[in-house]
Amino acid sequence: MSEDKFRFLESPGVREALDLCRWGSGWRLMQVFGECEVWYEGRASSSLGLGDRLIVIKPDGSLLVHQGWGREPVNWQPPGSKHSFSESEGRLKISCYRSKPKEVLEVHFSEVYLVTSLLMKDDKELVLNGSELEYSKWIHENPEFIEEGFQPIKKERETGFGFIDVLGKDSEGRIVVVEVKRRRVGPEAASQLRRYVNYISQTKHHNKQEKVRGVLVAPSITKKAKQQLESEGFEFITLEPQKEVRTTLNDF
Amino acid sequence: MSEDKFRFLESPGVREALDLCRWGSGWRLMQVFGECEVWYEGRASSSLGLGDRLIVIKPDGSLLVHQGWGREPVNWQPPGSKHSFSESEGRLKISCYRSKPKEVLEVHFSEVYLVTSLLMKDDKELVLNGSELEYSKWIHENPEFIEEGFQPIKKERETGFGFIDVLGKDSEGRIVVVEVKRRRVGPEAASQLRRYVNYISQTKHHNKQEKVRGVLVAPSITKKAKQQLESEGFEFITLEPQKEVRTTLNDF
DNA sequence: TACTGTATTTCGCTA
DNA sequence: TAGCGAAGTACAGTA
Repeated sequence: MSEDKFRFLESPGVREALDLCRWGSGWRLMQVFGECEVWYEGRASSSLGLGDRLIVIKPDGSLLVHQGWGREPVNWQPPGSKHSFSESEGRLKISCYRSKPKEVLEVHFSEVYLVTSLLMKDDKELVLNGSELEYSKWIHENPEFIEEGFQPIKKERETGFGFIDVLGKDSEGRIVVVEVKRRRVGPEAASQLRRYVNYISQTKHHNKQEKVRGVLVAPSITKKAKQQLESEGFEFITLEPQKEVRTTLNDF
Repeated sequence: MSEDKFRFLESPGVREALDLCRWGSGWRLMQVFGECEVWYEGRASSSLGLGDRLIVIKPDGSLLVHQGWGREPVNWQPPGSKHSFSESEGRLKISCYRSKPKEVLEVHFSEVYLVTSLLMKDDKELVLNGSELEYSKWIHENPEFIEEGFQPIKKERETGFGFIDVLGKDSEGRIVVVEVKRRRVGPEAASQLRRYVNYISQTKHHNKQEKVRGVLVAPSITKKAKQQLESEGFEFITLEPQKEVRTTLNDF
């Protein structure tokens, strides 16, 4: 009986709307479609004048305020937030609170068109392929892609300073820091590589005489980033994005 | 007649669902709640097994696939995407395509519980306060906050290289690059500051003899970032976050 | 259109 | 819990 997949109210009175919201809140996904104003105060502050919006409240506490455009909610509250439904001057009011950081969001409805309550059964999680981690793993398994004689140093990604995608030695025994990016890279990637190379140069694995090499691997690179990279004496290797990089991540 | 605020279908057949989706698509916000599988292929690739999901398709082409938890959609397609609704083996199928970059998303329903069509009238845009830009403007207007005698260089934020929050001169005429952050900063902020200082050092406004100063302004800073900052010879200034930074952005 | 930097980023992982 | 960096980041602004 209470396990129906959905319930809804068309143009409900405030009392009805409140009842359904309070009944479903915390275990069902609730939606309120109506004309409303929205205020937010916390890490920043914002206000949004009267207009039609779709409010989504998930069982985990997430709250989304969607306008009719854009991928992003115009306002939101992350998972773990607490919300309450109340009547204020004959209008439905939704308040949403979060303690760390302290944030408050309020939605005041001038009109409620539709309230929906959905029961969502879902035990599946997304399987994502082609992430940066997979590219790194692929290079570990195909070190010749970097160059003839390149040898990754096993289990050395974590330096206590940051995560170097691939650390290895070239055929002449020089340390090589490899930074892998899945997408076209800009100047920040060159800076990141420099930080890693500097760190490696100043710490372990270093014969003070020898220069540590830095290699950036990505599908492409912007002009500015290329300049910066070359001025640092680092190298760029093109990685075709369509290259088959489909591996399992379990043992990496 | 066709201007009703909402329409919906409860547990519709594929044909009914298709009709409503095609009717509302492109001008109304469409929602399909049902049990489905989702596949994505594009910048990466992913698959999501059978489960209850809420699909939202906005008039601008955005498509969101929401599970019952999390702020983020588990899958999505950005504004500008094209979508089509079809029947495949007696099931509702939603396809969503984007050309640049080339991305495809498909949703196959094993069951459709509820289809909703919403008409959203909304001409309001969010008014956001307390952004980083406002902090920068505040420093422009209150240069003494940096130090006695500090003078911003008017209209010099844009250097052709990047956007420096505040560029100025100290009482001794040295160039000062100020980077402002609204939140606690980590190492990446120090790196960013270094990039700016390097750039300024190597280009205009520079008396080659003099060192360009770098100042990071933020509510607080992590330990690693502090170390990095000091090793670069840069400075940190604490900006109380509760400081009243409420300015208009019109003439900045 | 491409590039750059911000974000109420969110999210996940690690110390 | 804080710190750190990735993300199919999205988004806005500028050249």
